[in-house]
Amino acid sequence: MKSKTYWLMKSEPSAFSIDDLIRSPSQTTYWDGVRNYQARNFMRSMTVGDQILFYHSNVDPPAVVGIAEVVKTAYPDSTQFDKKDKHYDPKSTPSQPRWDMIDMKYVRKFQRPVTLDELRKETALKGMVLLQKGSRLSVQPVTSREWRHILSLA
DNA sequence: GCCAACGTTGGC
DNA sequence: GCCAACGTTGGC
Repeated sequence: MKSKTYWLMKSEPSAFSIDDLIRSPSQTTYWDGVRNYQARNFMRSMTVGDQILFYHSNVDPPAVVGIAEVVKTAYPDSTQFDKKDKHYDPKSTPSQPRWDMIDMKYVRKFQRPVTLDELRKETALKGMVLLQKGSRLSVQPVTSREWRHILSLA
């Protein structure tokens, strides 16, 4: 049995917010559109039950807003085959898919968002991937220590 | 809207 | 294998 693993996933709320997740059927959604190999590889290493910090990017203020959990491990992202989709990838074929998605289910929304600004002030979080200069990875690992610290802030 | 940082592509 | 050009991300 493996121990719990923690992640952080970014979403622009104008595209998909935590409230959209709450309103989704069974409060569950598939997470498509990841087109970065490192992010994809992290998704592939997710297992059912892994916990995810839901982060709102490209808004004022950027913030961690709640928690979701993995309910289905990586499987091919169908949008890569769809010519009309924004995330269509002509180099991808159903027999050789390049991109995966996972399913996640809503767990809870924080009573208040924990802003990027607040996170930066925490010495204990200095090592967080999110806080590294130029970091724009949309799927990233979070240590259990970082996880606990962020929950205590929330 | 700007632009720095980053990842990917493709010519060579 | 190098690297310039390009497209994207995401804070500000």
